[in-house]
Amino acid sequence: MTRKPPLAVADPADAGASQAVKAQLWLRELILAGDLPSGERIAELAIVERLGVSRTPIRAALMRLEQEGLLEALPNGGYAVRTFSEGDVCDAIEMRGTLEGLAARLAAERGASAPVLHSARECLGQIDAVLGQPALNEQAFTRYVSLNEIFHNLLSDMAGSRLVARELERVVRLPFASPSAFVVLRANSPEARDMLVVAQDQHRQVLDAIEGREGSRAESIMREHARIARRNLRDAMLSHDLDRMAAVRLIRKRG
Amino acid sequence: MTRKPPLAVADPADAGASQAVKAQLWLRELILAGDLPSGERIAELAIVERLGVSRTPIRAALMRLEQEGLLEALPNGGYAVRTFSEGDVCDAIEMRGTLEGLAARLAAERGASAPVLHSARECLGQIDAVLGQPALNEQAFTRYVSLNEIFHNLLSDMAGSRLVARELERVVRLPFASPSAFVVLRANSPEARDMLVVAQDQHRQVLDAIEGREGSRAESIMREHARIARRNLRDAMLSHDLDRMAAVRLIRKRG
DNA sequence: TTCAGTCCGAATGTATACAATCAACCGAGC
DNA sequence: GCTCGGTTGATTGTATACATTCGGACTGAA
Repeated sequence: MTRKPPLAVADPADAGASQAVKAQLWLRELILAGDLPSGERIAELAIVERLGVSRTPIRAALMRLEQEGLLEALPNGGYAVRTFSEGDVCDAIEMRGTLEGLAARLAAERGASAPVLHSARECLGQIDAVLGQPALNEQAFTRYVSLNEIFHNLLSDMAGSRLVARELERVVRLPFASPSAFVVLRANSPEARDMLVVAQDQHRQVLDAIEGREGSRAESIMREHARIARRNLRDAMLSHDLDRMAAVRLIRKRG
Repeated sequence: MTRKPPLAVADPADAGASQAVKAQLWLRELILAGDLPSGERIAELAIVERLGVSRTPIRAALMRLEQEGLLEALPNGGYAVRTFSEGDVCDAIEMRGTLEGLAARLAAERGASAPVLHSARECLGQIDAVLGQPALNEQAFTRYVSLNEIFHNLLSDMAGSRLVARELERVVRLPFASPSAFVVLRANSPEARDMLVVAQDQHRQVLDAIEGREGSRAESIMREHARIARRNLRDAMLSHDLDRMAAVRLIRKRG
């Protein structure tokens, strides 16, 4: 109803991708933007005329999004946008903390390679630079989010396990489970910078623990680190900041 | 080359399923049986003439199996059977232990419903009955495997989280990560029954911990419980028992 | 008025034809 | 003889036509 992605979405990043991948990206965007009614069945033909590609790549995209957890398969064929309760979001965050804890512990126990450790230290330095200013503007928050994700990815690399990295990638893609979810929402809050300072301290401590081969410590730090996101979620819901976030329509109230 | 599943595989369980689901089951079986060359590209047309269904459901099945982790997508289209190092299997088991630990902790912290707890107790009683005999025949092992999976599923239910249950289901499907992997292999070993006795004690202790709302205890028990599978893997590889297991071809030696 | 049966339409699942891209092989030129 | 380029084959990605099944609405009778 809003626009025709084939014309309006001319994202250069999608250039070389197949129609199926493009459809997957477009649909994910539509779902997270709340442009698809959640709960109701998604008609393939509606998507076809909306995205301008044939049913085959659409079906592939729907299937992948179901595996991702954004859609649920209906009993007699077809898919519906999945809704998430606040409890679901908490569980997703807890699961991310658990898996990131596992990754940190493995990194500590097995030892991380010097180059990755160096990259991580460098990343922390850049975050320090961002947090150096007493007041953070929106650009600073955006940069923090970007660096934060880099650090978390490096942490996943340090574990040295394809399988753990893969599952972690899956869990992070769950709505609002990403390490940087809700960070931008809290940008206006006066304690916003302080929260990032706390998070950054945990980053530094977990890296210390990994270098010192302290597996258990590294694990518990990452678990606690993830709980910052839970606090942010709760605060944001209480202050109704979430209403500004389109994707929040996926969270049904009092599920 | 071996057979034509459309004719040979007349599994009644596949009766009402769609061609895509049937293809997925057949392909999974073929992969785990080592009937598909691992590493090389899988030609769709070869599968088409092997399974007797058209490309569309085949492609759907391949896509799902890639999400499952049994196949890897090749850079220029197509898929190949993924191979797993011994380290990968260890990581998968560790990940299962971690997620089962999370589930047990959540169950303890949040409290499990009485009916599920009752079912779990009943299940443990049935396992006790199986282990009651001093020597276990093959049928006893099969029954243990079945009951063991029921108990682990109940544990997943107790956590009361759709998302955790879903991810756990995924991880358990990774090759050799299932709670009962390698159990049947060790059936001939003289210590086989003793190992099951130890495992069953852990089952009982974790259920006690959950009922007593001891989250941390429940979690660490489940983690240690999963490590039995790692021991079994190691012992089985040392004793070359694995050679009898077709699916083991997926594990490349000294990966 | 209500319930049951049948018919119609719309949606998904399947098969196949077409397009595009990648790789290998052969030949020509340096 | 070696290398580079073109051509051919095969394989995947896409589009569409067909089959099948589910749900709903309408009509008839009790």
